[in-house]
Amino acid sequence: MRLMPRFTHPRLEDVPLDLALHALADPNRLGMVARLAATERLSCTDAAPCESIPKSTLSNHLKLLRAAGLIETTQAGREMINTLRRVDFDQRFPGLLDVVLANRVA
Amino acid sequence: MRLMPRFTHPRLEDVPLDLALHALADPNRLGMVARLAATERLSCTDAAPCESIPKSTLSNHLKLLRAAGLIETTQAGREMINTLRRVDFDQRFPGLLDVVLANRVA
DNA sequence: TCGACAGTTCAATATATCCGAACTATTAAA
DNA sequence: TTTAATAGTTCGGATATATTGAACTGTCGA
Repeated sequence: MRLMPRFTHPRLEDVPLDLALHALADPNRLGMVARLAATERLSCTDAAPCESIPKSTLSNHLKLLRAAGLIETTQAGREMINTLRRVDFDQRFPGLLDVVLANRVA
Repeated sequence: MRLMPRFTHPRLEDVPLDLALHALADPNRLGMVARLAATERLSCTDAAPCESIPKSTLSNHLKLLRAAGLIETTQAGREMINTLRRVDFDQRFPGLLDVVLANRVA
């Protein structure tokens, strides 16, 4: 009897642009996306934008990124491994992620 | 003695990416931006995304777009005329507006 | 000068976000 | 095998943000 989360990942065609932009419109989440873009696979805590962020807040951010089709989360032991859904996302919103990441920090 | 608004428009270098994305991450606001991108100059009511939107809500959306450096508002008689700050915005966030507009509807 | 019109501001309510505390699952140690 | 530690989720209350009706400012036309 499994009670722990089986993450749901939307089909990208069901993700509206607004939701995608909203997910990226937060420094913490965008920071996580940037890190994932550079690092392939990260546990939740490793994806965290800083040490001080509470676990529950981090979990919420990741849930939102999942809902926006930006990341995929799978369980591996007691860790949850997150990866960017780059191909899917780029196909749905061509150029968007590249432009946003390029405009970050810069 | 002027009591009515003298609109403040930020320098684009003071606009953080998050704020810009947040401004675009709303169907109503993005619709208005798209309309302004096609139409040059629009009064507030003409820029409205639909008939049914309340005036106060519309006013707030436009204030947010101003704060994000996306539009400039000037008074002309009793109307407020809005225009896209395309050059400024494109210089600050190269490619962003184009990509977002291209991904709208499409 | 009296309305009517275009839009803003205010204040109340609805909605979303944040975060501590309690919980679930998995692994490692005793 | 308990037991404890780790990795994360979920719940609920507090805080912040958005929405909107009502009252207001300022401009124009009759």
